[in-house]
Amino acid sequence: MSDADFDLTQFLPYLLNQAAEASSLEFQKIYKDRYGMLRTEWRVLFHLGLYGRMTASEIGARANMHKTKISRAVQRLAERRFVTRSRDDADRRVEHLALTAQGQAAYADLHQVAQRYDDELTAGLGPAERAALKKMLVALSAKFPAGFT
Amino acid sequence: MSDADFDLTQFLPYLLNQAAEASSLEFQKIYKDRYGMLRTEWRVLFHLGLYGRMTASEIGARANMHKTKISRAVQRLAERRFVTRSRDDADRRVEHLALTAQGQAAYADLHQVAQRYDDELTAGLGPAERAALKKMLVALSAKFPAGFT
DNA sequence: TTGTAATAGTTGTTTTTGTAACTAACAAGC
DNA sequence: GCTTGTTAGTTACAAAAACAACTATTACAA
Repeated sequence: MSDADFDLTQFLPYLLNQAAEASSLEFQKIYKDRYGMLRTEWRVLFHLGLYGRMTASEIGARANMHKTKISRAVQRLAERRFVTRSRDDADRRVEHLALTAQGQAAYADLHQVAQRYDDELTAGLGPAERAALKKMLVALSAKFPAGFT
Repeated sequence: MSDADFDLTQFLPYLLNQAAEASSLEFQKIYKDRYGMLRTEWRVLFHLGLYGRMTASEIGARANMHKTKISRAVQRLAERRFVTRSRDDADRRVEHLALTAQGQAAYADLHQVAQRYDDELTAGLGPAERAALKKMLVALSAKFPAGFT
């Protein structure tokens, strides 16, 4: 029944999922408890916090997130007054999103948590290893060129 | 608006999620198209294929999967005649799961695909890097000791 | 025994996600 | 002007996941 040399726990997609899930838990607890946010929502929040005002499509392209996810995340974030939406005058299909003061505050808080948390997660690694790990992960993410519409 | 030294795309939970999602896509396509399976289902299948007959709880403990997920995965796998369930005589709460011939065949096929796919994913890395990557991922997965019930 | 707690697994209900179809606005060709 | 095609974003419906409550069985202690 067992196979010569295949170890499920070494299968990269499996391993990545496990690591992703495990490493997201603690952070999730925080954005959920403090702000009632979902994963899609903190991501949108972070994009706006980091890169400033942008449109849903731009966020989608950067985050590799489907537009319906973003639409719903923005809706909830707007309801809770974390972001504002404003129509573009030139092209009235597009909507510019930006953080409110409250959104900025939440972002500042979570951003700081994230940074600390990231340090904590990679505490066991030397700087070189840490960089190597992230580089490999970026490469893996890029391998499949985001076939999203 | 932008922050001195925080890069979202370098935030480990984010990065891991991106990599996990990206690297799962191709494999997902295969188990879905060929066998109509969900992620939970191929995982159960692999556990049985790899470790032989075992119970739902054992799978849950190993795979860090909630019991309801497993219950439903097993249900579907049993309906489609990939696994059989048999009650334990000594303790009639527990059920032993095992692959049918059909289940074995599916496992053999997918197992081989997985192996190839894993090689492909890590093709750009040397053996040492590959090992280091996996080791770090295992460590990250283990960091949070599976608070599941 | 019998009463309480624990364990294996299932079922029901609610959230979230995925997928596809849709509206509204623009663009370009004719 | 009118088609036809494209893009931004939303909405509706189906699939999947999360969470909580449940049944059945065993364990164990008074």
